[in-house]
Amino acid sequence: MSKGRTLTERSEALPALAEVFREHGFEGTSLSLISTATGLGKGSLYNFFPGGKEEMMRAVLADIDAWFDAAIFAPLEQAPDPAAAIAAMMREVEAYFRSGQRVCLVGWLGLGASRDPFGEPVKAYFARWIAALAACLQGGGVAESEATRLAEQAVAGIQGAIVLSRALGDDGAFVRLLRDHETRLTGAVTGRR
Amino acid sequence: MSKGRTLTERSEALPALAEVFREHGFEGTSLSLISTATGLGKGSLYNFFPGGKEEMMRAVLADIDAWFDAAIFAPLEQAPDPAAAIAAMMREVEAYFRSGQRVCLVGWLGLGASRDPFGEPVKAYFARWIAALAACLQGGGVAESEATRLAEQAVAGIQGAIVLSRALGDDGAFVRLLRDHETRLTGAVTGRR
DNA sequence: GTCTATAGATCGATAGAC
DNA sequence: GTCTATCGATCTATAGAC
Repeated sequence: MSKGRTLTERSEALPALAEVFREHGFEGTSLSLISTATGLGKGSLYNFFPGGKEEMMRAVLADIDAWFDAAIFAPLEQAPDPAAAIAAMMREVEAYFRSGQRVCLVGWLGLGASRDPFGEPVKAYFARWIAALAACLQGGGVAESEATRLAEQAVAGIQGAIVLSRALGDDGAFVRLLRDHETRLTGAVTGRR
Repeated sequence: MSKGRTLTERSEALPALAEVFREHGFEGTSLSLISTATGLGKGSLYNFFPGGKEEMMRAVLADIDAWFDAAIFAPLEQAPDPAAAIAAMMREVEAYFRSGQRVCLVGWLGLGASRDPFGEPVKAYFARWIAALAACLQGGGVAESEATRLAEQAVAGIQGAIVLSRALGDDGAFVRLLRDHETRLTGAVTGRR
């Protein structure tokens, strides 16, 4: 608004910032790592993020949430064709997590004691994902309680697929597991039961 | 052997050690946290673990692996009654992970760049779990390829259940998801398909 | 607005008294 | 074998030159 250039650059640093956090976690990411990854000196970093590392992570979380909102959540909620929306979600998820070799930063954050400052956005992310997927399933004729249950299984399954495929170093496992969940979900909406 | 007391105390420190690592992760766990949790000074810690933090984590991983071997993997592999063995596994898992509020340290380690020194034990843990569960399913008459696939889904599902229930702060979700996997697995061995 | 320099705290690890 | 004291490195964050 007033200057117009500062905000642009701050948001331009977010992808690199997110990637460092994904590789090293919150505790494992140092400001020197961030400085190298973003190409910004500490002075610039604290100019963009006066709250330091915690504000950087908060900005990254908001950025991730905005991306998922546009690419995953909203399309699910407004899906005219539930089965197609589910297939589209799985395609987006597979690409986003790079077949499981890219970590889910939000899920990771929830694991440690460092989640305390971020507990609310972490919880909101997963609650929203489950609600959006359940809404899509209901749109496909699935009863509410079963829709929520299926959505919970799929969202948890995706997180587990990331953990497992990373641990095994096997991105094939991620793709296989995603396909299984897609089959189970689309099977429910086409009323195959 | 020679002294007989040192080794005992080292292994006695492992549970507290494991718990700190589970709460803070590898990077987030400092030696002062370890000292507080174990009640041992740094001198004693480096006497037990000359390799420092990395050796401590390695010892914890070996301890975890030994526990799972005895309580989960071996019973699965030698199960006379596959369905009962699966039910028993789920009971052990639910108790061990405290209904999902206790993190899986092995899965966590696989996420970050800090996994590099521990990549091999992490991979072995999951490969062994999947193999043991698949062997149990095959003992129940499930074909090899399907058994491996089901085992992969269940092990990934457990990891995902931990991530999700921690993020939501909802241990009910963990128990629900575990039940779903139990039903799917026991359904396969009783030949209900 | 971006850099370098540096403060102050804490890190992992070691040394030496006992 | 366990403690305290302390090393040098690195951490987050700040200050001040430009």
